[in-house]
Amino acid sequence: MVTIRDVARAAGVSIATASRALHKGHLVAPGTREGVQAAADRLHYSPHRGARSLITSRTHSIGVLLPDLYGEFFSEVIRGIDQTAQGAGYHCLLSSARHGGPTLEAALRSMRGRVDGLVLMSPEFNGDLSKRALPSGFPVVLLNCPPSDTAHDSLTVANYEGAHAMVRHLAGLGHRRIAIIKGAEGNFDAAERLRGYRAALKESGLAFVPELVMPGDFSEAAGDAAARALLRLDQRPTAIFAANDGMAIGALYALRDAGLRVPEDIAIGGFDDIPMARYVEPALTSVHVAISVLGERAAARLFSVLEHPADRTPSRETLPTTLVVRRSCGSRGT
Amino acid sequence: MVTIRDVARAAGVSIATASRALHKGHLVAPGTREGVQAAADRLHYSPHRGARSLITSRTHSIGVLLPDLYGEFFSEVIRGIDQTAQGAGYHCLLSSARHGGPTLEAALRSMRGRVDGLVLMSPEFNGDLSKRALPSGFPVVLLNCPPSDTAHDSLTVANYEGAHAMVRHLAGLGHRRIAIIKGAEGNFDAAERLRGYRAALKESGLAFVPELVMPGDFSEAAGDAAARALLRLDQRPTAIFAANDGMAIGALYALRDAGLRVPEDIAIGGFDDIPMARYVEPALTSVHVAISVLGERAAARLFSVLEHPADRTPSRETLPTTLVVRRSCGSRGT
DNA sequence: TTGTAGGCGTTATCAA
DNA sequence: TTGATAACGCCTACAA
Repeated sequence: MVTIRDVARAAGVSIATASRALHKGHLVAPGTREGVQAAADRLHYSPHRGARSLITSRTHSIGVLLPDLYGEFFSEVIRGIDQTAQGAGYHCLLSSARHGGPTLEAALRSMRGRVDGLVLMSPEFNGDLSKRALPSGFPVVLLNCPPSDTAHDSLTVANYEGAHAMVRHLAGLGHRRIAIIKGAEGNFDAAERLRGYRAALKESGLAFVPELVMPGDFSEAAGDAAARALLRLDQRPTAIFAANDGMAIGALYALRDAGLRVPEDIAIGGFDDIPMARYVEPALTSVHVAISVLGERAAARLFSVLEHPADRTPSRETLPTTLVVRRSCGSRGT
Repeated sequence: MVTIRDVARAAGVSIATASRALHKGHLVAPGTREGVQAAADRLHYSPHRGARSLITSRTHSIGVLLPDLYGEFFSEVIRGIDQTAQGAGYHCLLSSARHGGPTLEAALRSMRGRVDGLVLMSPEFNGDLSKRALPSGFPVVLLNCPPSDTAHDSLTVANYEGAHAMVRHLAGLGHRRIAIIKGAEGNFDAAERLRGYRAALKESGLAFVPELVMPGDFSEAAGDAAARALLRLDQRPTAIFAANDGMAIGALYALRDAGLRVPEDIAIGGFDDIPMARYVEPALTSVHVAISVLGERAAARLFSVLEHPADRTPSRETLPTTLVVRRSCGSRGT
């Protein structure tokens, strides 16, 4: 491994001079700079970022901690974060904590000294855990986290409003038995979407029917299973609101498999509007979330925290959602 | 930031003793260890990984360099890599080089001293560039790269065989005008899949018809556009082989939009068998690639290189593909 | 069993 | 304009 020492020796200068020559904006004789530059090129020198960060205490990378890595939602979030990070000259150190529990704490520890800040997405309800694990004063942006933690900047999606709009729309189409396939237990987004569902039912003068509430976990398989269970009901629903698109697509699959037509026999709506939503058949009505923008925004906010570490009052931003009507819910959609 | 110095002071021992006490397997008096441990816990100490790696010259993280981050393919690859990495106690430093060109070299430089090795996916044809940019002796595993580089371990998908099987299958169903929507220009996977297409045509006694070869870039939009172009042909194809599922799904969308039925009017086959493939309507016949396994395997191989840095002869492994027949191609499929 | 001291590769602070 | 030299936080001979 070629170090700056080798470069300095090859150029016939001291280490200090070599270091200065390699950075612009320092006082170095033009000739010296050229010589050092040439030596560096010849030796294919590139600085050891770890060593550099030890003294500058800036790593130029951020940690990205996600609950899982499966599916288009996370993939889009990562894409947004990475895009912004790359634009700012940062790298992303990835970590998924799909096992839950102590992993968050462990993941945080293992990132100490490797990242300048953190984008943490953990929609689980154990808010105090994160507070305990998070080094106070460490720049963190929370993504889709319950609002319990007010010590950090956070970003959320308008879950309640989105779900509300979706269910209102379904009710407006005349549906009176509207089922919901819930998101994962203990998940903040899931809880908010359920809350929106209940509120919209009420406003529409519809009763909340427990048997129309199916458990789920955001996976296609869960949507599939939930839809099959709904079909076994004595009184089937005429519309299904799945708490995310993955489950909606799973449900679509199950209904088709059962020989039912969507939306003629049963209408379906999803949430997130993942890229795939418009391509399934029938195209999926969904609550649009600018997923990659969510990632971009989170990264941008983190960088702003990194720039101004002090006297910032933590902000909580909610990304708006919009209802996207397509064919799967039966009204005139694309 | 609490350092080991603080812990040592709090425990009333020297830095060296503190360091030893925090690692197991060192000779430390039981009482001392407890005291240090207690102090560390109390102070919420966690070691600065950057500083540690400076002396151990192991960062316990690997670089993951991908051409892009969009779509389920990359997302699944990342998932596979991360899973294996996490199991081995490693982190993933992510970087996408969607701008091409000098970025690869820059990305590599920026990772120097931050990663122990690299998983590099770059199916573009400029093989010599990577050879120039890659520090010789640096552990690298190549993913889906052209075979030009024999200095590094590499992993590929059986592109040729998969495409071949798909087209043979279509021909076997009686199709005589089989179109292809190609992958990105200058892409190795794309070229191999085209080669498989041509070979299968030949073996099936079918002529290679240039007008049935549409350009593409692996995106849904490209598949959509290509399908529309094919429909404008005087003699339409009766089957379309898209070089990946994203384009196949885009094509599906276009055909539906044009009022055609799949597979009755036109059959469609894709490649990759992304998770979504089975959920579209009609379910997509595709060439199955164990995408996340590809990532897992790449990571595993990299770790094996990290374990045995010397005297390893670079291996080139090809991941097999299998044809998955579903309804979109017209034969009895799921 | 513990402490002292040197060094990993860089950058930053001082004199010269 | 340049060169010693001291950090940064940690680990590890070596000595005590």
